Amino acid sequence: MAEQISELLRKNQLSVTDNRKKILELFLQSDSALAHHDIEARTKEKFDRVTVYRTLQTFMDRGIIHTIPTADNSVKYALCKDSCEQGHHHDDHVHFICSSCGTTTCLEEIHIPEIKLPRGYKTKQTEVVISGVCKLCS
Amino acid sequence: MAEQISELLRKNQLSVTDNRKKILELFLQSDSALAHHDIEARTKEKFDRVTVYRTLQTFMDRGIIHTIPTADNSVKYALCKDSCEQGHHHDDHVHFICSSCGTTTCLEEIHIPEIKLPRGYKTKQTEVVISGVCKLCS
DNA sequence: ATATATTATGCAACTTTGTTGCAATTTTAG
DNA sequence: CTAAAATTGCAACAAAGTTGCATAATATAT
Ligand SMILES: [Mn+2]
Ligand SMILES: [Mn+2]
Ligand SMILES: [Zn+2]
Ligand SMILES: [Zn+2]
Repeated sequence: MAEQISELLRKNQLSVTDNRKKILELFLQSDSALAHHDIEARTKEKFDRVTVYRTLQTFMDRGIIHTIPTADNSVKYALCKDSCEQGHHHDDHVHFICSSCGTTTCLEEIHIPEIKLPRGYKTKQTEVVISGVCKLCS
Repeated sequence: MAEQISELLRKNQLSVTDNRKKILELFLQSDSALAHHDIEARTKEKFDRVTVYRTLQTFMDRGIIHTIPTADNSVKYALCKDSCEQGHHHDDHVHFICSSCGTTTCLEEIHIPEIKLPRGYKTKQTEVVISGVCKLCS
């Protein structure tokens, strides 16, 4: 996996640093989305808080991760698919938040439907976030 | 309008206070959703920051307002329709965020489609947030 | 209308979250 | 290996959100 991670960083024209490798590793190991807080907690002995902020921002810019909006002021992050590139994300999948275990997951296989808006509105991106009870909790 | 506002508070078993009246007035006057920050800015000479937090929480609890999730850690609030009640919101409409003027609006007339999830997942609520260019900006 | 009980508010003190500039360190490229 | 470029940690802030408690406002019952 170490090589896979360095590869991904180089592919995105980023210096390969301990911090970036560690954060990418966290994302690759996790099957659910991570909040800034989660990442900070799992790396705080090694890396500064500010570095985590900057790394997440950098990964966003390069299209390595995407955000998942939530209704409680706690943005989550998850890995993008290969098709995402600088500034242009193509994560057209639904996100699910389990109200029982709290995890947020990308449902890659569930595509976002097209929604027709009133005259004059132009759609750039559509986000669908479904809350309920997940597979494991039900 | 003053009477309409007091009425709404009483209907929800809330004391009629200056603070609550003022915040409800802001929502009724605005045709777009408001962030906590917006409300604080428009009331800060009169009311304490903490009171605004508590009032928004109370209005949420009673089903007077609902939140609109965004991908940038800035939850917005908007008035609910009459059908919403304590703990049970029925705002099954799409939300729109204009990337030009920044406003967030409820598209009451656009209903949220049903999305079929994989086996085992149970849907409680579906949120759809579309970003793009609004009617006025295009 | 007045007194009493209930609820809401403001304030202070605090915690958490996010930002910026800059010097020191690490990484990359030659 | 060296020099240039980029990343990091630190300090110092700023902004956002929380909690306990005394005071003030509102509602309820005489
Ligand atoms: Mn996703
Ligand atoms: Mn709405
Ligand atoms: Zn779950
Ligand atoms: Zn607009």
